[in-house]
Amino acid sequence: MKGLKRTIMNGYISEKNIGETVVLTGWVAKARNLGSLIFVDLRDRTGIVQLVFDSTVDEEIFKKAEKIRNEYVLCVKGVVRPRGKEAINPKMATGMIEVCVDDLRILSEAETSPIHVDDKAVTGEVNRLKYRYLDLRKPSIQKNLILRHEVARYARNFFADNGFLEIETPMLSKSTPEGARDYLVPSRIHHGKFYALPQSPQLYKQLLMVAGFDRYIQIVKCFRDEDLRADRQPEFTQIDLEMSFVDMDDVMSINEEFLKGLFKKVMGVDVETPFRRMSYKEAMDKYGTDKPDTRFGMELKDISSFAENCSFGVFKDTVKNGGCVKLISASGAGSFSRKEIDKLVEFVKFHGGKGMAWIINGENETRSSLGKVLTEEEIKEIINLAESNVGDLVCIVSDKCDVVNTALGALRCHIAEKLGIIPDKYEFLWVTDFPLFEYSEEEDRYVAKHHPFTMPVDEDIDMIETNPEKVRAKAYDIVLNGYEIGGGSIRIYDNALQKRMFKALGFSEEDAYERFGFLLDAFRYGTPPHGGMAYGLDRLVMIMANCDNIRDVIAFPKVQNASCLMTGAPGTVEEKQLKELNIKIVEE
RNA sequence: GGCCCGGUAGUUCAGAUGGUUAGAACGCUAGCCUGUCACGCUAGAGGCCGAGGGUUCGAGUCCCUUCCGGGUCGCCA
Repeated sequence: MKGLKRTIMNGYISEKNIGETVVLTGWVAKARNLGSLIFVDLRDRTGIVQLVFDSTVDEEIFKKAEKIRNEYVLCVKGVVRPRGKEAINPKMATGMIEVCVDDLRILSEAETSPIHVDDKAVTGEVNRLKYRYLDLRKPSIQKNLILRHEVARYARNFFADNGFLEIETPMLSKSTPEGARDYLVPSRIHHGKFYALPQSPQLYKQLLMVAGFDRYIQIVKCFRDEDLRADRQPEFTQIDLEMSFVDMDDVMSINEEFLKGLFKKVMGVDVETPFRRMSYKEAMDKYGTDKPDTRFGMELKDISSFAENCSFGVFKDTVKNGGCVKLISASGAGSFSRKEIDKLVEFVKFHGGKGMAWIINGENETRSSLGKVLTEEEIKEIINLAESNVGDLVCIVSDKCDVVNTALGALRCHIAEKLGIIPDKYEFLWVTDFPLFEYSEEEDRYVAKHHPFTMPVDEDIDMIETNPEKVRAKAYDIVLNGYEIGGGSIRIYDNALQKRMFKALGFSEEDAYERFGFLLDAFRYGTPPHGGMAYGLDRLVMIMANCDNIRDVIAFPKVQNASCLMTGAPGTVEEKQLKELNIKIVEE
């Protein structure tokens, strides 16, 4: 840097350094020119420090400093000195001191930035992502990525300390049926054949168990070609692990220890272990989702058996046709205005419901959208069933059960947020007893709810052929504040059982061998019982960083249509490249 | 694929019922200013109102199409 070497980073300077000559580098966050005195806020990833250029101290350097603009890259030499009493800035971490510059090197000039590099400035998503390298200069985003680094580092250390080996698995893999849509990579050497990028290293890690590595961990990119969401990207990172000679409790307890330690170390937060456990059924019944936010109550209540016999035709018919009627009682929401309630109705419609009935359990009177279709006694009965208190708003949705659950589950969180009753804490929850299978209307067959290698609960095994929807899986999801941050299962390690599983999923023996022959073969040569899980690192960090969008914890994320605004990916390729791959683009 | 929201100076936004020359703040440029830290003051530059078509004497505003971005349902073993 033209003869100077950095001696300290900006955020690390404190009163302890007073009197020292330091060499600093960084970007200009802000320059304030007062005429014959210039202040420059110099930023690097550790923080911001104020530089002072004084025309009476060195006119030549001052002249040079007048040229300084935002985002210039500087290297300066100067003396750390205390600020005068009046000049102390309590809002700044380094606000007690400043650096009086006696040597200035402008290492790089900068054009006017298309985004304002400042956490206080609001920037549109498009520009943030198009100029991601500038957005990433913001302290808040840097903080998120540093947090992400700390989480990954803790995970590596923790699992290594517990006997897990970090082993890499291939990115160029084989497409398998079931699950998400694959990202495909055409093979140049094998015409007409494709690699698939891994949706997860699932089979490889099981084979590592067969190989005897006993415990495996990998922090690894996974790819799923599905539509994006606020908490979903097409490429994302898993903390992936697998253990031999274990059952569910072994996997769950070491992961509780991991999460407890992680939150203590990285966040300074104590979390209680063991975590609460809840069956899938209970989660769906009471919260309408398999990833409930249990930090507050307002649970769903099923009033279908009341509704079936009430005087309101819509309710009656819904239940008769196999649907259900459920409600939540929102304490304190009885004071909502008509307009606010109408908004809740819109919210329910937005989430798939046809509508929402409501009852205000007021102090003096009860008002309800059902006043004309139900008797007073019936409305009272609903209030009773809801265990509603005076001042509550009872919200009722009737529809097909999954629609009711989706809509009321979302409404429950929406109202809680509106009422501000969600405590600021971290509440972990295991969701267990998932069904092994799920019926797919689209494919007209059963599909694996988790994946086809999941072990059924022992006593349910014999229902695989006879009563598949009753079979429970040895699977578990770890849920944090309403987000699924990870999940896993105990795996099938018996060849015969794995074959039964494939058969139940509708694969012919040939299909199964074509797709998973290597796994079935491997199981013939001595397989330890094994199981594991995988965390969505991005989602976990998102929650820890208190963000509501996964893009804020990923350095270079993609937008909703899976493209990258910065690089322009995906892009076209040369005709020559296509020819080598024997690929022709068909115009639509 | 469905539904909802948005696209106006470099940036973030305002532009009722269609009506002169499209505004503000920040940023930018120039000048003044020795204790600022959202520095202050003065002056100035800066616009294909996402694109295309239509209605109209007249469109940023109304209609249609399309592109882009966000949220969500489907989808995500």
